[in-house]
Amino acid sequence: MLRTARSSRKAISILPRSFYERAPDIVARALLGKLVVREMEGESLIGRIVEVEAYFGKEDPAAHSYVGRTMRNAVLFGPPGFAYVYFIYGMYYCLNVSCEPDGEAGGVLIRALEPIAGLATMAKLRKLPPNPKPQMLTSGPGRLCQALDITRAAHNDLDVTSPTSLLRFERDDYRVSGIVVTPRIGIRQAAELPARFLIEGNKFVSRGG
DNA sequence: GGAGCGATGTCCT
DNA sequence: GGACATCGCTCCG
Repeated sequence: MLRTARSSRKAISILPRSFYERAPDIVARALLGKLVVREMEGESLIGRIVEVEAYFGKEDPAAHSYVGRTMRNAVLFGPPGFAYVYFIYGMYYCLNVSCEPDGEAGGVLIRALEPIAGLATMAKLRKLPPNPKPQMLTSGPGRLCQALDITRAAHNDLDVTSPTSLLRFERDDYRVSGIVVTPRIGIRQAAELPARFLIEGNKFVSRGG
């Protein structure tokens, strides 16, 4: 086997729970450029976060937590740094992470990733032909859950700060150059609030890059 | 490339 | 019973 010149490995570390123990819009901004790591059997599927939305607690009519604590949204009221996965429109899952201290509701919706590793597996999971345009893999909240095989049954309430978790959020030395703020997408309540954050000029945002 | 729309399950009222 | 933090397909330009 050829010995290749291997550059120094990028420093990767898990985001600590304190990272999430803040207001959702602060966490949302900070999550841009971070990595979502999904451990499959023998393979890591990795994507970089390029688009997110903040959902606030009981004051936000568009948030699932607006109605108060229920069975469905309990994770949002729990401690920070846990995955909140819900099923929408009869077909798709959406991935969020809980924010704010235990007892306070809040979360960030992951809307789009730039695929980094495991693209062939992602294409299979998305039921796309081989070598699709990479934008088709993870640009959109429903798409990225399909590409990473994220479901409510398997991943809701998982601790994304645990080194042994099947779903983790990590950081490397990537730097975000610029951030664009817009209203949130696909909601009717509080639709004017600027709470969607995306990396400026990135080709993998779900729309309006 | 953009608007319109149907497919589909789960939760809350 | 209705709303829903979507997607991918039509049609039309």
